[in-house]
Amino acid sequence: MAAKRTALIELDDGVCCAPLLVAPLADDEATELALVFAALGDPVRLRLLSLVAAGGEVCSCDLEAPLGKSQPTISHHTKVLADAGLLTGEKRGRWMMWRIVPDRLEALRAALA
Amino acid sequence: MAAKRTALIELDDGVCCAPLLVAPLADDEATELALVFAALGDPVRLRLLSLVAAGGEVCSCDLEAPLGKSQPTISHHTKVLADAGLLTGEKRGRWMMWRIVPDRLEALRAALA
DNA sequence: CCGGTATATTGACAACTGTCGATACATCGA
DNA sequence: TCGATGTATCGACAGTTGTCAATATACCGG
Repeated sequence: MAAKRTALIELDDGVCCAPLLVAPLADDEATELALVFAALGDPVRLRLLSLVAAGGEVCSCDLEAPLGKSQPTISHHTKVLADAGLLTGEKRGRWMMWRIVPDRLEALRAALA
Repeated sequence: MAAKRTALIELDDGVCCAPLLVAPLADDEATELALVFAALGDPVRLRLLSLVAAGGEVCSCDLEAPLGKSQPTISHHTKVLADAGLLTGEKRGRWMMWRIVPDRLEALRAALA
C-alpha cells in the first residue's frame, strides 16, 4: 500500500506530524512541537541562535558578553535549545562549541506549512 | 541608494527583522519574534490552531469539546494567538468566528530561513 | 423586556521559567 | 601537582503562565 501522501515532520522520539494546516494535531505531536516552539519563545534564546548562526561555530564563553547574561544563564539556554534539537554542541578541550542544526529548522518551517 | 538586499520579516509595531540565520537579531526584533513563537509554545494552542486551519472558520464554542478545556481557557488561548497575529476573529451574532492568518505563518517560515 | 446562550473578564492558585550567586567538575599550561 | 579557566549543576527567588469557578457583558428569540 502507498505511503501517506502528505510529508510528515520528524520530531523527537520517532513522533511525526503532518503540517500544521493540513490535519488536526494529535496530543503527543502537539506536545512535541510545542517544546520546540517554546524553545524559540524567548528573546535571549533567539538572539543566541542568531549569533551561533552568524558565527557558524561559537563557544559558550563568547556568548556571555553579546547577550549580557551570566554564565549559568547561557548554559541554561544552550541546554534548552539543544534539548529542542535546534543546537548541537561539541566539547573541544575546555570549550563547548555550538552549531545550528539546519535540518531541525527546516522541519519547523515544514510544520508551519 | 538601494534597499537592503535580504528580505525583512514584518512584525508588529512596524518592527522588522532579517531571517534568523542571516544576521544577529536586535533586542526588540527578538522580543517581538519571541512573542509569536511563545504563542506556539503550548500544545493546546497548537491543536487549537490546527483545528481552526482544518475547519477554515471555527467558532469558540466548537473548540471546547475537542480540546477538552473550559470556556475561559479557550477564550484565553484564542486571545494569545490573536495577540500574536496568528488568528483573527470576527464576531457574528453571538458567535466568535476564528480564522488563520496565513501571512503571519508565512512570515514565521521566512524568519526561520 | 426576559430568559437563554456565547463570550470575555476577574480572581485565585499551582506549576513553570528566567535569572543569578555559589559551588562542583573538567581540562589545560606550567 | 597546582592554579587558572571554561562549563555544568544546585538552590533560591521573583515573575510568568495555564487552568478553572464565578461573574459580567453582549446578543438573540419570543
